[in-house]
Amino acid sequence: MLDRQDVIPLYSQLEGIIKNDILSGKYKDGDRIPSESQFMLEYSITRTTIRKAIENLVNQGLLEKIHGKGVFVRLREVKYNMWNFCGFSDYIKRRGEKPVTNVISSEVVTIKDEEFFKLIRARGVKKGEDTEYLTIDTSIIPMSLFKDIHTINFNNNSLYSIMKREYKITPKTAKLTIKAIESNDFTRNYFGDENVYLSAIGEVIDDNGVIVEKVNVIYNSKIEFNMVTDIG
Amino acid sequence: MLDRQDVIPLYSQLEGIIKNDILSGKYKDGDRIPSESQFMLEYSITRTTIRKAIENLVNQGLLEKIHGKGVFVRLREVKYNMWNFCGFSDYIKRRGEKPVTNVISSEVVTIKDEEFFKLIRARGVKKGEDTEYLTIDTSIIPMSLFKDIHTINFNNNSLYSIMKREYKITPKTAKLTIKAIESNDFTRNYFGDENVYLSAIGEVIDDNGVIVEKVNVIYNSKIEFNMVTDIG
DNA sequence: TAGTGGTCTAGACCACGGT
DNA sequence: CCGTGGTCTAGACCACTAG
Repeated sequence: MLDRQDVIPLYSQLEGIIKNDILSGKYKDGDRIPSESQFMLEYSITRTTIRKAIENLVNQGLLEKIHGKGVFVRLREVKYNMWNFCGFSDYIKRRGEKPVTNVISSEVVTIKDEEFFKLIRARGVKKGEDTEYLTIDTSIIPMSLFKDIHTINFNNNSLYSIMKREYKITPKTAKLTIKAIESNDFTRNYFGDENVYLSAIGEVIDDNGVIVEKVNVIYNSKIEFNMVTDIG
Repeated sequence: MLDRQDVIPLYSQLEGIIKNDILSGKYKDGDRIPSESQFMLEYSITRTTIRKAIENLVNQGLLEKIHGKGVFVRLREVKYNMWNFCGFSDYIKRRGEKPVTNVISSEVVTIKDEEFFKLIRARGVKKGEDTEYLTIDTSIIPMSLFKDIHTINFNNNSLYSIMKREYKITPKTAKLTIKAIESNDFTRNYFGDENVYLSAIGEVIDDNGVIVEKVNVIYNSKIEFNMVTDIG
């Protein structure tokens, strides 16, 4: 249900509900989701709000609109999808798989007289006895905003949950540059023998535009980056 | 000026105007563009329409919104920017540089009993005597939609202009998957010695959802792919 | 013809930034 | 305080799809 008192905008709430219904299997690949008018009746909100939620999910590559027919779930790919920039564990769980997070290193570093917490994690899914690693995440976090964050064990705790729950800081937007990189010791160790990978480098900002994390994610080639762009 | 009789939506028209003003230098990097209310007065359209145009340009990485302050041009990068998926030549010209298109091959191929026009082009900019190549584009185009397209010389003609002008088909949306690839003979020949590149593989559809082109673009590492994504 | 999404209008109230 | 963008409402008319 939607909560009009919540600080989270209605379209974001609806977006979460639809996303959840897709990932939980309520709407399967190829299914038509309810029409805009059905959503209007169900949630008592206007088309504009519904359309904004759907628009965002289309941009994330989860939905596809067909004029005159409806909005359809598009999860054609067997591969993991990179749109899920955060909420890694939830995403994996909803695929019916077991998420694994492995802290590779966790230390306090000083850059230009400022202290940062540097966290490197390998993340993946359990495949029987083995683990298939999907990303290697390097996070650089200002200690000035997150006092004592280095004392937390991130094998069992989500970074963004901690930020929200313990520090009342909500990561909101990621600005990323996508690059192609060659394999190195890390990737060989965690991803196996492929030679090239995608990597996203950038920063994550909160509601106030403050940089809460500098991030570098290396993606296993099993993860796809799909995008839709207008021409013209 | 906006044309309400035109089949092109008002927000698309406005989008084009703003984009043009950025690329032509009327709005420079860091400048604030007119506020929504100023656009309302200037063009006699509602905020919704203006916001849709601006929203699209933000998604393309050309603009940045700051709550309470305004909308700003963001062309910080010295590197070429990949948002410019089409309109390559115009983009280069507006940077004050000379675009170069070099047809590598141009042939009719048959795939599963259907004829396609296969066009491979290297595109770049003139740097003194030399050419710096930025992309290698492979286009596969159904001959059923574009009769006799193989007789056109694409050293001097833009593919999308031809589609629009000669065939009355307007490419509208590109669905792409970004991959990392290793260098090969093509890239070594045109881009030099780097080992890894970004590549976009996918299809381009028109207003009616018909696939008008299958495309594979390899990007020189001088081109950046910047993106902004919401978290949550 | 009925139902869908696509575009657009004309308002409203709010949160944020700078004066 | 005013101007900015952020969210939302309640309509309108249109174009497309399918029975």
